[in-house]
Amino acid sequence: MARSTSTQRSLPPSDEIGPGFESHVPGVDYGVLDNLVGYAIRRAQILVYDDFLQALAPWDITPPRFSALVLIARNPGMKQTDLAQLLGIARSGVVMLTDGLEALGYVRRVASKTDRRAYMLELTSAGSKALSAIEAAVREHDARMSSRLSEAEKSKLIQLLARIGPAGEQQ
Amino acid sequence: MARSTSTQRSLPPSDEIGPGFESHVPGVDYGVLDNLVGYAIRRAQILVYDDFLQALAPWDITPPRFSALVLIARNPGMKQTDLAQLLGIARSGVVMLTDGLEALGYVRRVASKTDRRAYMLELTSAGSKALSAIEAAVREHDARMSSRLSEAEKSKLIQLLARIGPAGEQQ
DNA sequence: TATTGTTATACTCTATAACTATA
DNA sequence: TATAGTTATAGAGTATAACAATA
Repeated sequence: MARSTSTQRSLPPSDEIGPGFESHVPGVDYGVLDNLVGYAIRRAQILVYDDFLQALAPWDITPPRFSALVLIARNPGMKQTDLAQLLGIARSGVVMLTDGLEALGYVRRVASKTDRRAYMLELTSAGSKALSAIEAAVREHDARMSSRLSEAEKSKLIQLLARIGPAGEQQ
Repeated sequence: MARSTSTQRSLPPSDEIGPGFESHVPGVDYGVLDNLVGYAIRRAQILVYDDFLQALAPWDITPPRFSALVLIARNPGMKQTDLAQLLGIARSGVVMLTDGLEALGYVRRVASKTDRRAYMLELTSAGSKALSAIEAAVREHDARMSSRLSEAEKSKLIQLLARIGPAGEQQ
């Protein structure tokens, strides 16, 4: 392709890194990548993650933090170990995640009455209030990312993605 | 929900972390997460990434390494800067990526004849040979991850994912 | 004995910034 | 003056292992 001099694309506005990620640069041969579900997911994920971070920056919320907030809100009283399992991360990771959400004033550790080793997680009233705004921002972000899809296509996409996974699992 | 004692699910076989990530634990309320395209993508990505790593471990190949290999194979003569742009990472990242692939004997840096600052990337014959096996393994992995989808659904999914992205881009 | 939360540690990934040699 | 590759450094994110308190 010899893009060296000819196809030289407009370079990044900031130093080093450009608009993040162009999912499909014209004139480039992506070979098998274009036929892989995994690569399509990866591509989309990079774009979504980047936009999420920007959109939720005012609340200092990352995807894992958002997932944790929603899960705690909808399932109050979970132990940290429970959350670790739901998020698929180690318990030590939940400690730091919880520390962060506690520092933001969104989450509270409540001593369990049945197990003195454990803490039950719940939202503070500030966290509950913040989550409303945060959820709205996330919905807006999500709508923007799928704005080229109809509602039907969006549902279809979610449904198809839910069936992705190694051979004998879920469903 | 009070899963503390009652709903206590079978715990990880290894210490700390379980089978990775259960995308949807029954009895748990995922709230808005179930309606977000972004979360569906994130879920799928975690499962795919994990399986990819296991499947490609024999070749010591990660998703970024695989993408790089394919792009170099199909577009020989790219500069490292070109690859950085395609992958959406910093130039310094490509240096290490290339170092790794060079150490594996798969990629070669060839001095450009037109620009003495630049190197053109290309596969070695060993890299070319290895890529055949690697591609086969990746295809197998990808087929396993989407084994619950028909060919038509798989195509549809790839097509829908390609349309994900912030408002005014691609397509 | 096993589990909960915690800490300490390390490892990976990647960005930033500065440097050099070219252009 | 700008760009290619490189290096050094630092910051996330997350895993592992060990520990005290409790079960």
